[in-house]
Amino acid sequence: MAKDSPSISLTFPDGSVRAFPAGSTPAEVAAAIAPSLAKKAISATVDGQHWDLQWPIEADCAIKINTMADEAEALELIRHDFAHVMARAVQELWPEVKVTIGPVTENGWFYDFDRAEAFTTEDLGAIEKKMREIIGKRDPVRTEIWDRARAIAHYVAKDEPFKVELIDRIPQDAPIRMYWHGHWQDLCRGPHLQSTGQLPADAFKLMGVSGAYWFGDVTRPQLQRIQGVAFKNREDLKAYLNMLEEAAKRDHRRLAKEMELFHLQEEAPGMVFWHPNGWTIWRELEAYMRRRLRGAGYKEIKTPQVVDRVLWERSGHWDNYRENMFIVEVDEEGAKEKRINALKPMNCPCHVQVYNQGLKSYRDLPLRLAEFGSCHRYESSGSMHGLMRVRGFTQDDAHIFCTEDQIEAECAGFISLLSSVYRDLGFESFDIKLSTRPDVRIGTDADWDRTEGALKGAIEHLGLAYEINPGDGAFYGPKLDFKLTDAIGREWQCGTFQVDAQLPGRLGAEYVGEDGMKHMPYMLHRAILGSFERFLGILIEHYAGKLPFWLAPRQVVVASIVSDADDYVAEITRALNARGLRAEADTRNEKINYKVREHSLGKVPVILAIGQREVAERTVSVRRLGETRTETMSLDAVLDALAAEAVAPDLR
RNA sequence: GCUGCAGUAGCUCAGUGGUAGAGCACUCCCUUGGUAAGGGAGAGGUCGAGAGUUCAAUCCUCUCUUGCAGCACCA
Repeated sequence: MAKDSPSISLTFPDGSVRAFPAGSTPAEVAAAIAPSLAKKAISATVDGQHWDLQWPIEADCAIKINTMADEAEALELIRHDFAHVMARAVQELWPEVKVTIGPVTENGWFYDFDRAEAFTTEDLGAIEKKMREIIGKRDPVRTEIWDRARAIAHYVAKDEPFKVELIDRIPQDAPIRMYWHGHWQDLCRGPHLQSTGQLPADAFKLMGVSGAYWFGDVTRPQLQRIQGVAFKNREDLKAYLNMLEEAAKRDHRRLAKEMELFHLQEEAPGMVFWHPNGWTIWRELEAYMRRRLRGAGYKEIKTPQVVDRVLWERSGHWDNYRENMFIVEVDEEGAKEKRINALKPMNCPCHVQVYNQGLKSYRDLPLRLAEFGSCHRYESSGSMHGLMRVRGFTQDDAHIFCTEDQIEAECAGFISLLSSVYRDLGFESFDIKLSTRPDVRIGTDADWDRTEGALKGAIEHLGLAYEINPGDGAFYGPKLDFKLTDAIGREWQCGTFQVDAQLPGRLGAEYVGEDGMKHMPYMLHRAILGSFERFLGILIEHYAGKLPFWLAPRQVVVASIVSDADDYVAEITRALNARGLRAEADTRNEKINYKVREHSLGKVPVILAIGQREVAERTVSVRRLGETRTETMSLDAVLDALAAEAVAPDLR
């Protein structure tokens, strides 16, 4: 530390303030605090910015020294350093390979390479091995800021054309940072760890290779992307790999076959053929949602599937989404021009048509129009995935027409409905994201202040936490996204609440205000489940097929043990069905072991086994899914118990 | 849509330049068995679609199509 350096004051998390010479690095700061901290340190947080231990600090700031105990920072560094170590390993194995970029992803990182031959699975093994070697060398990481021209000359000389292009993309006022992991060097904005030895060599795994274009540009040659996952320690990696295995086991496409829920076939890609079992779940869920919406003051409507293009032109969809719409033409005899229709890709324009029938008064607002709206979108072939992304889907859609003053109350009402629905369906927690005004938008700043304020106010009134996605709103209004967490920790965005100050105007929606003048209502687009198809996929995976009793497609199977019990089995089955339960008899010529196995695999929640003893005593033997113990009950008691259990959560 | 891989019995999958096989499921028979697969027999396939090469194609080549993984996309 130079004596004559001007001094800066650093504020530590505990509130203490200490003076350091300007230009001190966090590494020096850590060393001044304690040698042990200097050793454990991985990075710093300087005024909220993730800061490399080697970057000098020039001004007063708040500083925090990070160690591996700081989860978020540690994971970012680990994954980023793994990206570099992997790139180094690849270039050590195949020096001719060109490097491009290697960012951190949700659970790890990827690095895109330019190489003529395809990487194979064996190559991945070799790369992993080389990476462990590199980590074992514990090479220090060092960084320098280079002059732009020097950096370009360097990469031209090294024949790394992508890096040259990358430097060109760095803004003129931004520093060009070079990093070295041992002898291997890369252009990188950092920060990084102190040494490769800080990487957990047993907590990463290369997950595969795929194609990727340079900056996603299809006109450029394709690169090979190697993806890896990395965690702080072996246990976390194992937990993640277990989660993947668990996810594969509960894959709804696989369960759909085992449980006979639905199928898809070539003639209708992305459109679902629902089987009796799957459709039963759908109908239960729909009936539940219908009750909830009705209770929340919605009116249910139904609007056409096939609508003339002129409406889509007016709504603006024709211009923006035409290539994603299914077009329907009819050969009309004698018509000069063929009428061109589209299968509706969304319900909102149709809902405005319903709103527009008859003059609306401010007294009619808020008007909540709901529809289980069947929509079609021509999704690109590669994006379809079981029920999760389909071309024909049904939304639990509704539009609330209201005044600006009503937005906050409607938003609050919506969120409480949504949270109650999620809880009923077995999802305990969800996250809220508020997307605010984008750069390109309609309306004044004052308009946005009020609508964003209304959404914030609603969330805060309910005492809920939320995150802000600045600038991510639609050009016509702010929105909320709701993400729920499933049984194995995956997040799914299902609910949405969107303020629209544009469509009502485009489609001429009006109401007569207290002042006797016509005004444009706001339109709130909102959904709780999103699409039934996708939500059912999520539900199936969340429960691993073991749906709660009220949703289970086959709730009870009555299985005979001996054929002398067949009559009694039929009687029990009739009695169950008479009580509104979904029960089937299984009097096949098979042993009870066989029947129990089959129906257990089919995820039937309750098996009633009936042998001679039960016939004689008019009892049933109850076996619950997932349990091996059985319970003998009288027929009447079972009927009452199961009927009570089958009541949907909102009716209890 | 892009890149890679795949499409063989209802399902899961093996296989071959000379028109095909297993296990489970299905049908029938034996068995009446007490809580996760009792035994036997039988039936079942235009080997995703089309074109080409060949004496001969399920197999080789091309095109299309669908699915899978990843990317891009998702009003």
